[in-house]
Amino acid sequence: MRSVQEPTIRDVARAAGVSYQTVSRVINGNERVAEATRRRVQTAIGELGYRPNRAARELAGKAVRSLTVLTSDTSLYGNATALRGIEEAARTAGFAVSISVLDRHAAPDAEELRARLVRPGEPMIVIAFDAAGARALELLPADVPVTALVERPPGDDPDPRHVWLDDRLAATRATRHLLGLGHRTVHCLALPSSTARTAQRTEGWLDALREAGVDAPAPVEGGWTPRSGHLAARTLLDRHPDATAVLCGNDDLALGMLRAAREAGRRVPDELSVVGFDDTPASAYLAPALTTVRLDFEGLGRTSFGLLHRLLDPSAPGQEPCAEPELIVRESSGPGGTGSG
Amino acid sequence: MRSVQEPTIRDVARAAGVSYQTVSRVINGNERVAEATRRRVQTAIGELGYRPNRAARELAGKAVRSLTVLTSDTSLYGNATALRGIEEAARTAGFAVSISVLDRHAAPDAEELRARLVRPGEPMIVIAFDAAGARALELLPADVPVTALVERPPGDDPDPRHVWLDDRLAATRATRHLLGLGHRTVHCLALPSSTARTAQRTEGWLDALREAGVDAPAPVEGGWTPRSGHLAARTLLDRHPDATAVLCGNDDLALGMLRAAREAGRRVPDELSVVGFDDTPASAYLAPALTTVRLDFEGLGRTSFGLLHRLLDPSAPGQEPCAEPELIVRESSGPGGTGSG
DNA sequence: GACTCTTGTGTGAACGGTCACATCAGCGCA
DNA sequence: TGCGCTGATGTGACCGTTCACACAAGAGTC
Repeated sequence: MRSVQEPTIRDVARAAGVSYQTVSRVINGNERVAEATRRRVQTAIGELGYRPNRAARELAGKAVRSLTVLTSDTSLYGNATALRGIEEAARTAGFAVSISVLDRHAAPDAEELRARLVRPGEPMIVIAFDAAGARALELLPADVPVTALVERPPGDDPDPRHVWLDDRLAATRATRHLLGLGHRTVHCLALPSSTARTAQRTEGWLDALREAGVDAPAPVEGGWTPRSGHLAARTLLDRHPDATAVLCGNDDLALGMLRAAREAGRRVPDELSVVGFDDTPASAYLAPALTTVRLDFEGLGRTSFGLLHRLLDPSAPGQEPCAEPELIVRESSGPGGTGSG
Repeated sequence: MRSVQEPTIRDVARAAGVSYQTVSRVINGNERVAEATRRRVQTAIGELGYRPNRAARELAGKAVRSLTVLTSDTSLYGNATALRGIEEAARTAGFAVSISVLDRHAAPDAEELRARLVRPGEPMIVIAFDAAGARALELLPADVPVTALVERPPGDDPDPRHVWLDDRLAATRATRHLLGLGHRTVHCLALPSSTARTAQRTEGWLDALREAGVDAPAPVEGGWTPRSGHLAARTLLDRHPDATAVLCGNDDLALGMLRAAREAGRRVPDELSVVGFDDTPASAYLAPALTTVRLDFEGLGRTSFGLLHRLLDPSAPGQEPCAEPELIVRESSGPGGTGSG
C-alpha cells in the first residue's frame, strides 16, 4: 500500500551506530543512556522521521495510551462540550481518543457493547447524562478501566470513578431566584432522568419548593430537544393555565417553552418567567434572552479524563476543578405578580 | 494489569484440535476450510470468548479497520452532525473511529498534524468546512488515505476524494425566495470562508442578485456563533439602515441577526426578513421561527465514509446519496414592502 | 498405476517493538 | 592485585497474528 517503508527502530539504530535496544531506551526516556549517545540517537530519529509503531508497542506489552468515549448524540450541547474537554485533555496527555456513539433511544446490550471496545481492557469514558449512557455504564465489563460523567452522584454507593456537576444545588438556586422574584410557586419542565429515580435538576427544584413551604406541582417530563420541550410545554400550560414561572431541564426545552408561551399568548417575562439550564451559546440571543444556569461541561470532561489517567497511572498529575454552576440572570425571568399563583 | 489472560488464537486451536493457522482461516473467512472444521473452530471461539488482538493483527500486516476524524469544534451543528453520520456508517462497517479536534482559531502546522495520526498511513476524514480544517487537509502527508467534507468544490482541480453539499445553489434559492417576496435587494451576513476565496454561500447569494440584475451590497462577515452574528449584524444594520432582507451564513448567525434587529427596533419579518442556513433543531422554535435551508450533514458524513471505504477497498459497497438542500419557509421571511430597498 | 490437480491443513518466518538478562568497561577500596 | 559495584550497552526471546510455502490425501485423467 505505502510505497516507502516506514523506518523502524533498527534503521535508527544502524544510522546512530548503536543497538536497537539503546534506541528503545532513548524513546522511553530511560536514564541509563550516555548523553552523547542519546543525542546521536535523537539526531538519527529526526533525520529518518522515525515514529514508534503503535501496534508493535502494544503487542510487546507496553501500555498504550488510548481511550474510547462512549456517548449518545454528539450534537447535544452537554455531550459535545464534554467531549471537547475530554479530547483536549487527552490529546495534551498524549492519548488517542476514539469515539463510539450510542443510540439515545435504544438500550445497548452487553454483547454489542463488548464489541465496541477497540481491544479488551481499553480504557473508557462514558458520558452518562442520559439513560442510554447510564445503562451502558452498568453493562461494561468489570475489567475495563472506566470513568463516567453522570447525571447524579450515586447516593448510597458513591463510586469514586464518577464525576458530576452539582445540578441539584444549581436547580435549587434557580428556583430560589424565581421564588425570590415573588412567584407563588415554580413549575418544572423536566429532563428525562438517567436512572429510575427523579432527575437531579428536578430534585433541586423540589428542594427549593420544600424549603419555601410551597406545594410542588407535578413536573411535566420532556425530552432533550426544543421539539420535545415544545410539546411538553403545551401540556404544562394546558394543565396549569395559571403558571407564572417555569424551570426547564435545559436550554433547548426552555426554547420550546418560550415558543409554547408565545403561542398561548403568555408574555415572557411579564406573565410567565422561564429559566433554562446549561447556558448554551444561543441562550443569550433568544427572544427574550434566557435566564439560565451556566454549567462547566468542558471542565467536567477534563476532570473525567484526569481521573481515568490517574486510574491507569497513579502518578499522573491532578486536575484543576471545574467551575461552579452559576445562575445567569437575563431577560426571561421577572417579578411574579401578586395575582394568582 | 488484567487478572485473566485473554485467549489467543492458539488457545482456540488447542480447544478445537486444529492448528492456529486454521483458526486464522476461519476468522478471516477463508474458503479452504472444511465445513465441519469451521464449525468446531467457531464453537471454540464462542466458548472461550475469543476476540482477535488488534495490535497483533495490524503488526502482521493485515489492514486494520480504523479511521481518524479531524474536525474543529464538535459543538457546532454541522460538525457534530457530520461526525454522527461518519461514526454511524463507520461502526456499521466495522471501523473504529478516533477523533482529533482542531483549534478553530489556530492554523495547524504539518509537524503537529503528523503527530496526531494514530499511526503512519492511518485513514482520515477531515471535516473542512472552516479554514482550520481546510488548512489541515492541505498539510496532511500525501501517503495518507483521506476524504474530506469541504465547503466548496475545488473549481479548477476537482478532487474525487472531496464531498460537499450544494451550498451555492441553496443560497441562490434562498436569495430568490427573498427577491420573490418583493425585496429590492438582499443583504448578506456571511460565514468566514474556508479558503482565500469567497464562501460558497456568499457566491450563491451573488448569483441570485446578478441573475435578478440587482447590485450586490457588500457582505458583512461574521464568525460561526450567535455572538459573532450579533456583532456583525449590528454593523450591517448600522451601515444599511434601509435593509429589508438578510441572508445569513448559518442559523446561529441568523439568531444573532434576529436579536440585533430587535434591539434596533426592526420587526421581523414585517420590516426585515431574515433567512438562515442549516436548519438546526432550534430554528423552528425561535421567535420568529426561522426560514432556513435544511442541509443533510449526516448524509454527507456517511458519504465521506463510503468514499474512504472504497478508497481502501474498491469492492466496498456504494452509498446512497445525501438529501438535496431544501428551503424551509417559516416565519422570519415575509413580503418586502414597495418602500425603500 | 503413475500423473496431475484440487482441497484441506500444518510449519516457519516475519511484523516492530519491549522485557529480562548478559556483558563489558571503569571505578573505588581492601 | 583482585574484588564487587555501577553505569552503559548488547543479545535473545517473546507478544499474537498473518503470510508464503510445504505437505498429505483424495479425485480425475491418460
